[in-house]
Amino acid sequence: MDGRHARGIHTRRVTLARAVDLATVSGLDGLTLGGLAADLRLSKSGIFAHFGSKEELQLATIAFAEEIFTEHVLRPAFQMPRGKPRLLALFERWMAFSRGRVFTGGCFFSAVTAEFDAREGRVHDVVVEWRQVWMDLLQRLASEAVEEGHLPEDTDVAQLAFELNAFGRAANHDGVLTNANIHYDRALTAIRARLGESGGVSQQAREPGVDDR
Amino acid sequence: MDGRHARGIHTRRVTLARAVDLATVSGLDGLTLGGLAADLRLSKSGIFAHFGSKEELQLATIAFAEEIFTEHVLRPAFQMPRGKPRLLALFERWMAFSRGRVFTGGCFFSAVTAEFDAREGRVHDVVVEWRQVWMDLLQRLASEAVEEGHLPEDTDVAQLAFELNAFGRAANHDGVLTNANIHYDRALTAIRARLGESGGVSQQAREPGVDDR
DNA sequence: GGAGTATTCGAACGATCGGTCAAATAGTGT
DNA sequence: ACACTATTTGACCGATCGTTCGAATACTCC
Repeated sequence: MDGRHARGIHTRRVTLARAVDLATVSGLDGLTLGGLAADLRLSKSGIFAHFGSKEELQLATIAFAEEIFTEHVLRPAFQMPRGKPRLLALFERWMAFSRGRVFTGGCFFSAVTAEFDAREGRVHDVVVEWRQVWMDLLQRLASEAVEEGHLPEDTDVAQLAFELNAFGRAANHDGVLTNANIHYDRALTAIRARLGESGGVSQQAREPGVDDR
Repeated sequence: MDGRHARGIHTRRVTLARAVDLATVSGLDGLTLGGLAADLRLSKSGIFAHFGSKEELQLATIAFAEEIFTEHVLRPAFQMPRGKPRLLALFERWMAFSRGRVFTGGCFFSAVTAEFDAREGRVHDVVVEWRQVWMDLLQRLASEAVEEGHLPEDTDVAQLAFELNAFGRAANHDGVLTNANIHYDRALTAIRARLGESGGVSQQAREPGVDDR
């Protein structure tokens, strides 16, 4: 009744899934209608018809990546108790997400924010918006950890969010660049230390993926 | 006598200078012979003749960026005394380099390592090499700081280098993405804290550039 | 100043880019 | 089964990509 057939919806999802993965390797700008079409054994115009322009394809790809990120990282983390456990779980899930190569090129947003940081246009604007939502989330979880008494009262949550995010992104980039997993361990070590955890390596969330090095 | 004329050398340098700057905005892959030529009011084939292929242009651009980075960041930092002062100065210079927009899109290497982390080929390999040299340098300066007694004997210098580098790269990306300077301050705050500096904001190295926010 | 070479240019190549459009096909609702 | 529409296709557009090449220009050295 809404003018959409099941076939079209499926094709769109398959296309976006491939687009997200390709974008983590070649960049969101490196996406090409022709390449995507050849990869999926569809016609270029068939794919084009779903989005109407390359920019719309890029924006739809970002939205699709958000869904997957939410499913793999945010939703599981929010099943942990409010406060430090939830904050820590968020980063453990994030690192597992990148390490497990859910996307070939690691974390989609780490790649795309770096790609579009200095550009202009709608894609850049959406990326800036997403970053703000992400940083607000980190800051909120940090604040909740303070409220729960898991972190000192005088914690600068904005500063803390910056530092934790820095560790996560560095691990993602270095992990993909060198194809080694030690960077993820370094990030989690730094994150736990910054959150005042003294213990050793805890039970880590893991995605199946490349071997450790 | 070596078969090179002054005119050609100058053109090559001017071309590479523009290429480095463009690459920090549109990426090293976003560089185009035609765009570069139009920008410099030269012919496309004239520019091409200097490099022989786009890949060689990309590699030459990386080498040129190294020179500039060395001049603006490494050389000044090495004028500071061995140990913590030199290590700290390296990051202060790096942040001033990005903040001052010596290149329109901030730090060249932060952008390029993110762009090529998941790709293959000679450019990727050179980027990986560069990253290793950079991380080795950070680790060496940290080790010297330990030797000088400026850092605890049991410091994990590899872990320290990872964390400091993470702060710097995050500041660069966030600074360019949001066009705000607070991220550079956050990075320097984090770096000084991690190095055990308790004091307030010291005399910072600054490049002329965008206003603070 | 003239020989010789380094540099630059302009025209052109095939390939691919994002995008358009009319026609063919597949799916839905009655 | 039929009408209607969503989907997909293939041929094609102008622009631009990296690259080639022969000719014109600018420089250096004797």
